[in-house]
Amino acid sequence: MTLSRLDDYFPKDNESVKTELEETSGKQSHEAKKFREESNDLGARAPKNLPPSYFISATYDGDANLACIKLYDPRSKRIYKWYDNTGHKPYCLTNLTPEEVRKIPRVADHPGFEDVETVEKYDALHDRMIKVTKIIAKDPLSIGGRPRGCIRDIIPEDYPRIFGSEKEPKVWEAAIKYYECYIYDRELLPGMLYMVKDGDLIPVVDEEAEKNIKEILETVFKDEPKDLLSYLESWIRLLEYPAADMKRVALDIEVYSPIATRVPDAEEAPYPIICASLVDSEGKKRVLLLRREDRRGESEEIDLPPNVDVVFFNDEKALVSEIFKALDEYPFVITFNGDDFDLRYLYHRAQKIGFRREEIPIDPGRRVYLLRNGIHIDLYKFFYNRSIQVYAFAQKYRNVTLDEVASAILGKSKIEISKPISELSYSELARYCLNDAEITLELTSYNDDLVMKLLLVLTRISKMPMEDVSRQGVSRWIRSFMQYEHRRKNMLIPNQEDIIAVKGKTTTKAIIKGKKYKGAIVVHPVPGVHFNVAVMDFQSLYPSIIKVYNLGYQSIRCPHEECRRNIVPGTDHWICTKQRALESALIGSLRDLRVYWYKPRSKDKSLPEAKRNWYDVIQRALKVILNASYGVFGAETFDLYCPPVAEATAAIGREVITQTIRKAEELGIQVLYGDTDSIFLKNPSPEQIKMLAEWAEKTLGMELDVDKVYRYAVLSSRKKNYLGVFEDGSVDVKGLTGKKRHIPRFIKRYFDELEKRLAKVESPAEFEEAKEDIKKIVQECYYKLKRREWEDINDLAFEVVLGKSPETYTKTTPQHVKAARLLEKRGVEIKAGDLIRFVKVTKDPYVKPVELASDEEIDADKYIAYLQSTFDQILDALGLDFEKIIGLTRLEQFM
DNA sequence: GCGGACTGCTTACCT
DNA sequence: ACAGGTAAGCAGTCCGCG
Repeated sequence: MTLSRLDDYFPKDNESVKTELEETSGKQSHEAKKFREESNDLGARAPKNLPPSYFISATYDGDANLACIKLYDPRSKRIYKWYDNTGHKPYCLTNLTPEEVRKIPRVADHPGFEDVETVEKYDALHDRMIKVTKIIAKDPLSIGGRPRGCIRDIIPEDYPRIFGSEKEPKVWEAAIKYYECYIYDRELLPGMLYMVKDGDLIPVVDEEAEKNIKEILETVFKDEPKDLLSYLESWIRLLEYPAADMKRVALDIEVYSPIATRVPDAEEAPYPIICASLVDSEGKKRVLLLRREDRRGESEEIDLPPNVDVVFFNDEKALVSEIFKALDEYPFVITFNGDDFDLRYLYHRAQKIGFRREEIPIDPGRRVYLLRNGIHIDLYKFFYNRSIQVYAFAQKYRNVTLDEVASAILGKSKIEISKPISELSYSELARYCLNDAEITLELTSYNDDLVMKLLLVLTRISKMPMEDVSRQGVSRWIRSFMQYEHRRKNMLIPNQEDIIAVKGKTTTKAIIKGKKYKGAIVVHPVPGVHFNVAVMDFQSLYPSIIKVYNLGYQSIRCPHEECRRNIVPGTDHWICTKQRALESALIGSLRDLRVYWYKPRSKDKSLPEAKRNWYDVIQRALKVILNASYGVFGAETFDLYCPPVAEATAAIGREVITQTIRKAEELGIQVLYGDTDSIFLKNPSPEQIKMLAEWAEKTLGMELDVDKVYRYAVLSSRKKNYLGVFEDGSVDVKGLTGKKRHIPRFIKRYFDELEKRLAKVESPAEFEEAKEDIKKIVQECYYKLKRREWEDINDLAFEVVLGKSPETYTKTTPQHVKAARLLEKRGVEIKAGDLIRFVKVTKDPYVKPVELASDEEIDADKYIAYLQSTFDQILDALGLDFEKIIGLTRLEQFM
């Protein structure tokens, strides 16, 4: 279901629009057909007129030497390629004069050199307009991208030799990919609707949506700072325009392998593709099987439901051709790890068995394998993205494997097979392969196409092609929309070293060794059981600070003398009072949009479900971006890296929380705990809460809301370690060892018991009884361990992820690495990211992979010690003592 | 040569 | 390739100890 279909866009009663559209689509199919017949490139070039279609992707087409836009027409459900017809050229900028550029022979005589011209740009680092020289090239690779002899490298190499050290030669904006440059310069909006009219690409305006946007701005955002309104408007437009219904097919291939445990190398592609499954979003399912010598005489009756189309091929080439047909026809192709395996293997295998390159619809890259016509989304890359994992899917899965992601999100898993792929019967192979394609597709279709919509929304916000959005991290998304904004405002995009040279680094001292600056405050908790605890927090504290305090690389330590008094407390940085920084405007407006519009709308029960769902997608996408928006300034890998901005943000955050705590105490509220942007209040009255919130709004300009209310909270003496029971009896556990995923299931089960028991406590009076039950729980666990009464040794396994490959641990050898090495000795291949499951044993290296251990070897006392430290976190807050509880048990044993 | 105090490494988690 | 802060366990080192 989509939020709004194109038919809603061009209502049936609007005759003029309808006629025009029918005309164009009629023309379109004819022209498209002609194009296909004439071209050896099977993809369709956009006809002279194309009805409203979604801008999904942009590339540079090396053959045509043009920027190429991929448009998805939701009516014909096809991708059309539109090639630039504006004469846009690749370029970079330099501080050399045009004359100087021309005097560098390797530039002036460069085969890709076209021209130089002088342009004016706003230099935000110095708050002035500057003249720079634009070096225009015939093709993007001449600017940069080749290993040697690019214009951007030649200038710093040759300038000193020719002109001496008169000035330091600089090159700007030379590392921006050409298609990004094209998007920015033409102010195109990826993910939005465009049509082709008389060969030109023009945006589609939706009157209905436009009216809506005006209204939202005038009502919800009437009190916004005036200079943010234009930003808000652009964001709202991107987010309120309807979503596409994206027709897609999931592809999975299986490959023959003579060695059971080895997956064949995808570049060598030495063995045949023996099975492929194609499952599309319209219910069509196909399994393609290769008839093989090694299975001669076997039944070809395939045990699959009747709606699955099973086809046998005598010839691998015919099978691959069939896959290629699908890759060519479907607008979106979904794989799980297709960049590294499926498409990579297909591409190389096809060449090996005699396909000509132009017959292969795959566009090979070093790390990515894209499609010549369609859009390849590799879900592995998307789900691997940390931000997506944490903020969009709440850390539901840990290892990024199809099996684990699908079980966590869909509750479905891969079919377990007991033999190697090559030994499966046709029927088993078909079922296995089909299942993979089915769950791969379902990962994009569950929850009303959440993943596809998330991709579309992120495409729009980031201003990036969808393929890039799905493969790159959040810092690239942020970089992209910031670069876009620079170009839109005719601002020079500074190099990282320019920013550092002007703004410097950090001045505060981090608490953690090796960190660059001081971070947030964590308040010492008041240990114990506290009834009626309200947790208040600042909504998106850091983005709020960036907005309210006008933070950005241009505003921190700005060049104006008169701003120097505007000091950030706890630092010697000052902030500009004259001009809004780009980052402040972009992040601030996104923040307000989420807080005032999308988050409330996503919870508004009066809205139809489909609409609410769409708002929830947007709200989640904004959350992902906002959560990273402060961190990027402190990340050296970010192009607009500006440590003072990150440092100032954290410093203001400390000031905000400190003042808030002081105010709460002034109001007579006891503050039990606080971390970064939150404070835990003991039994506050509604009036106290109201006063505190109003104070925050008035004096800090930031919203402080009640985030959650606990019936009671159990605070240990440790920071980032507590347990809260909500009014409805659900339990919120933070940081406690009993909840950590690496601990043995055996101990975790007892911890869960304790949690369940605590959930039942309604009043202080009921605590005494609960304590007795808790003692029993601890006793039972102790007793079972002492008597070695576990059912399954697997329940005793610690499960720890290997952060890097085993041989790279040189400084120390942690236990999980010891276990990993024992596995390696047995010939098991171990790599970074693998989950190592080990138990503690009594004999030398004191650990063993659980697969290799037996019950008798277990060191029960180590487990008891671990049990104690796990439960101590809660027991001390309850006034209980592990030793005493166990002492009782020891006595009981004698009775 | 042994053991306790200490530091550093590593992982998992919180905001 | 977003940040810093905290907890915990273990590995390794240093130093005192007749």
